[in-house]
Amino acid sequence: MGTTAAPNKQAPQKTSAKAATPQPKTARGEATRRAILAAAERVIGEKGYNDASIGHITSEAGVAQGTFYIYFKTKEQVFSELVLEMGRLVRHSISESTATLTDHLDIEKAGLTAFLRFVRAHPNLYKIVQEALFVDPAAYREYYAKFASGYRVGLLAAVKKGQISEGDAETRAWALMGIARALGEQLVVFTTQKNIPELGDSAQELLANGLKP
Amino acid sequence: MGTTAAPNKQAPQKTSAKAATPQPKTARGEATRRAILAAAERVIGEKGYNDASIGHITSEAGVAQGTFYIYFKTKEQVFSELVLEMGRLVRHSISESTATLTDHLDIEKAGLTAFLRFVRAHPNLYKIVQEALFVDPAAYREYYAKFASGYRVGLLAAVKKGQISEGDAETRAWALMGIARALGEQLVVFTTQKNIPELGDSAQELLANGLKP
DNA sequence: TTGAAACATGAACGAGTATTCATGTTTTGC
DNA sequence: GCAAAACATGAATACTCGTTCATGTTTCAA
Repeated sequence: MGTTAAPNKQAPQKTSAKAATPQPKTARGEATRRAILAAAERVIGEKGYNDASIGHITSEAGVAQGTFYIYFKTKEQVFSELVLEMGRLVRHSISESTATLTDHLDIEKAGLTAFLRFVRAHPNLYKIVQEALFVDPAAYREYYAKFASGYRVGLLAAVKKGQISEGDAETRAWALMGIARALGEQLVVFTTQKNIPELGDSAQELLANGLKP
Repeated sequence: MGTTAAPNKQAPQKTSAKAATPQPKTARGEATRRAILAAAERVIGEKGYNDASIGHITSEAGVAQGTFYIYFKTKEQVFSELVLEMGRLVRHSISESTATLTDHLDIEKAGLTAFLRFVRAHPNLYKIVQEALFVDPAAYREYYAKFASGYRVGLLAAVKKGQISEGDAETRAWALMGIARALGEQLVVFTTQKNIPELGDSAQELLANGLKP
């Protein structure tokens, strides 16, 4: 949605995340850091933040425990970074699959199905965001605020173009976000066997015409 | 919504919750148990499950640590009970405020606003349900499954009465649930100062007519 | 009144774990 | 080739916290 594709080359990090440990200075360091981050994603995604110990993470990454603290100040920090990265990934995935579309209802449907595909492919990342509400509320809020803002921008533009009716963009944005989230949860938490295109169709139908007979 | 008002007199507990500690046998015992449960609600709601220690809970309840284990087998158990109770409370609150209504769109709006009022009044209970995904997934699923089932029943009935158009009831149910959840979260996690009736109006408008011009 | 059951206490146990640190190894710039 | 910087190690530290238990106190039925 209206979200700009985030630059991946890590410039001095402008969003949240306190004083970060200095970036690795060699290729080896960068590889190790990435390995730890990837391991953290798997382990935290599976066991949850609290049951995922540094020991678990480092052994999954194939490094010693102390190595962790060369790259991350605390356990919380690696988690926060995970949440930020995941946010970037979903938004990127969505904006990619809507980039060429012009009709807002098509955009909405494509965005939703892209989101659902992403969620099905990364069920652990989905759980991670949920847990951020407790571990790093700021990151959690940032995640959804960015999402909501993307929706709002798209809605306002579509109203201006006459593609959709007028209405409270803020509430609509949150409602749309809520629909996507709930359907995604249906897929990965309730492990429904629903197929994504059909879900997209049903949702678009509801979104376009509402419930009225 | 379609959910039956749950009996509050604790019959032998039919839902989840493993082998529970026997119910208290005297008035004193019952009062203590209730005090611990209430303290757990406050403490876990504030600090989250993992940072809420038994010590915190019992001292908030004004009893010794050991007393906790007279009434609850484990820390997890008190949490599970909290989630179940909260589910009962919301559903009851919603079904009460929709009981006299007959038009489905009115019911939907009244249910949503009742939910939002409840959430605003119990922001800590809201957080508790979220955390159940990690602490007691079964309770989490039960919570939302019951909600979804209520929605689905209501939708099917309304279609039969010709009050709303036809459409996939399951997906619609999850979408409606998602909307409610997102708007509730907007209130308590993002602490918007929005007023609830206006949110209800906007949402109903969207739900009734959709986005089409 | 009295004995038994229910309830209450808080100190102690044991297991787990985030973080640090002194010591090695590898890579880099020159 | 070599010093210095960067990276890696894993044992040790310094906790926290869930749970148990031996010992009291209160309540209740008869």
